[in-house]
Amino acid sequence: MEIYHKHSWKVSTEEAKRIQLELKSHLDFHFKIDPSRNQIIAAADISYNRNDDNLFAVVVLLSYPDLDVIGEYTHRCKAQFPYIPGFLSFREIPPLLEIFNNIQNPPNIILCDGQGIAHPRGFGLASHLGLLLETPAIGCAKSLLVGDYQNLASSKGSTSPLKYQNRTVGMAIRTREGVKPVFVSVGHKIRLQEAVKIVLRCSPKYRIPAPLRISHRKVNDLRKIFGRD
DNA sequence: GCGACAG
DNA sequence: ATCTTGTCGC
Repeated sequence: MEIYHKHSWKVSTEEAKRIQLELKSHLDFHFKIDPSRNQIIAAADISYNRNDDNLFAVVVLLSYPDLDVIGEYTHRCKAQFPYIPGFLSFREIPPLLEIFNNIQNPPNIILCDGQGIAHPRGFGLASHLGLLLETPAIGCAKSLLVGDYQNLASSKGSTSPLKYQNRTVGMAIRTREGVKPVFVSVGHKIRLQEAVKIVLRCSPKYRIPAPLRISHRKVNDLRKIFGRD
């Protein structure tokens, strides 16, 4: 997977903000995923201990829509950027890029644990990763960064538009009866309607979509094994 | 100045 | 993000 929009990761928040605003103009929300054949969906996650700058990264590959695990890749490194709301990608993308750049079987879709364009500057983790890899990317967050939404029915599959500054930037989705919704927003090269459909299809049983759920378990296993040294 | 704040 | 204890429900 080639990188075109490459930039430094060792930046100040002001520089990071400028990078986000510049890269945002290159996002494409009209790409259509080929529905004629099965896809490979990737889920990426990061784990780390408190007071420890070791980052553990995992990317899991699954067939879609069957959701069979067909690959697993890991990477470990030192965090080069702190966690700052609105700048999560500068902390988490470097180790994920290390993995994606070495995957021989690149995915058609990337599921990210965080926001896409439902972000203060419209450029969250899923947008950043999707653009750098020129791959359709979906942001699926467990909580909100920006925006508001109306109450949704308690039944599985219920949705409510996520609004931010008079714009629909995502969708609150009930992926399981009676649980809190997840917040889906497009990252890059995908439409919201398609992103919603994919997330629901990836959530046959639990609140968290299977790919993200699996990657989260894998990355925690990795951290527990190599966490201290 | 105050409150909000992905992971 | 991670840690902890208890509780509710299939």
